[in-house]
Amino acid sequence: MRLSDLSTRSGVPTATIKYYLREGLLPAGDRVTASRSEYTEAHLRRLRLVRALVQVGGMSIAATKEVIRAAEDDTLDQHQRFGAAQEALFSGRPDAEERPEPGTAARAAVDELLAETGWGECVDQPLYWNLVDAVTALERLGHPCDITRLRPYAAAVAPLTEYEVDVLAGYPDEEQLEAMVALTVLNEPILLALRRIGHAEVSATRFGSSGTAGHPAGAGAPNVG
Amino acid sequence: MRLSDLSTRSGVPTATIKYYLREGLLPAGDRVTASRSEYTEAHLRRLRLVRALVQVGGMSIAATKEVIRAAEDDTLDQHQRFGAAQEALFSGRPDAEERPEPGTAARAAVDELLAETGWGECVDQPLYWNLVDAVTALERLGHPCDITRLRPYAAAVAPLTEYEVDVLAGYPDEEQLEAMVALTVLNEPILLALRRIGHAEVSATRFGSSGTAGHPAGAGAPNVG
DNA sequence: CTATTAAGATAGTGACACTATCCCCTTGGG
DNA sequence: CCCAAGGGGATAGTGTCACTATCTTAATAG
Repeated sequence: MRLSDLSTRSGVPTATIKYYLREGLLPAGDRVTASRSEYTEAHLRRLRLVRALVQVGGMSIAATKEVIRAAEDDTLDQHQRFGAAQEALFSGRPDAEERPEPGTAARAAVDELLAETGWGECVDQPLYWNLVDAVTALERLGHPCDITRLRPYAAAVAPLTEYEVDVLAGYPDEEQLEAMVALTVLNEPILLALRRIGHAEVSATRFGSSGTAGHPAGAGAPNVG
Repeated sequence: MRLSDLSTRSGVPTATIKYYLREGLLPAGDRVTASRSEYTEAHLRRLRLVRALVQVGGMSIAATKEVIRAAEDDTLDQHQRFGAAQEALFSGRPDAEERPEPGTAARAAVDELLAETGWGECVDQPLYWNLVDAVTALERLGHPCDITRLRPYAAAVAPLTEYEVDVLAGYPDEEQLEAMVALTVLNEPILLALRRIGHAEVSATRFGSSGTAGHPAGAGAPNVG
């Protein structure tokens, strides 16, 4: 398969594929002659993964590259690659400068929640700080987030993560890493979209639904009926 | 309060505040003299909201502006503003060109899920297409998403949305709009962070947790102890 | 031996979120 | 009055990001 074939079959412009090759998101093809390279189905598969992560998952090129590199690192064994890829999935997130002290209301609430859920191991990881940042932002806006406000989120997510790990365990070993990356990233928009759809629908049915209705109904689902 | 005070109390550089003023994210202050304007606590509050939406929530300036404009539109009543703001919250999402036909596996699965959950009203809205896009991407990568794969996500989210609408209903009327915006956007990172923490913790406890452990354990929670 | 296309390298593009600069006006003192 | 300091507003510039267009060289096609 030539580069142009990769482009045709994936729908990605050749210039973009060249860019991905340059950035190391896609391994080089077999250079048959000085002016022709041969690509395989594996390249196509990788290209589709990269595209999905970037376009649907909203990941940055840099973060995607980290994930790819971790997944391909031959000096690591399977679990190490797995962990490295998982770590790399968050590297695209912003890193705030302020790290609230352990005494803060935000940190107290988060720590309490994690302890209660049995997820205390993540303290000091980027994800933990994501959580603290979001809770801190809410508090600054006058929406205090104590544990009772937070608990429903953990309660919603806990069974889901069990399920997702089950799904992942159902893949053959050699597919697990790629599946983990794809499922971690691409299920995010599904979760978020369902949540917002839920908001619209729940508030519509809650506060009258016909015509000029209750609170967030009318325009919450416009152009529908 | 002068612009520089706004800057000091919010931590946002004056140049950035000026930018937000220009973009209409922040209403102009009372021009006391030709070279001095007076800002209020309301400006500070708005500024903090904008900052949180942009920095923590990852919203674009354009989308944020849409939300602000909707929330301030005096030609609309409260419910209309509510709906308009809710709509504007999604305007930042990408719009794909391909719209899969109703027969597609992705659309079939999504439609079935929404029908089952009782959320059939959202078809053809941006959110619906977000959902379809994500499911389509997963299928293209060889991860078919039939309704049994999707159902746990709806199941996780449905009670959460009920709870969140309850929380919102607890606010006084005049605060509901701003609260809805803040909670919709800023709870997203909380949900996502908890999900990923859950992945790490669940897989760690599932596949051995000490030292060089099972699948995603060891490096999934590194530098911990 | 030319013409067409391919691959690779280099530089440019447009969007985005700021940010630095310039200018004027006020404020305050002699 | 003048001059200097500093805030406020308008304008243009900066850095980043994800591409994208162009140019160069090379090899098949007739």
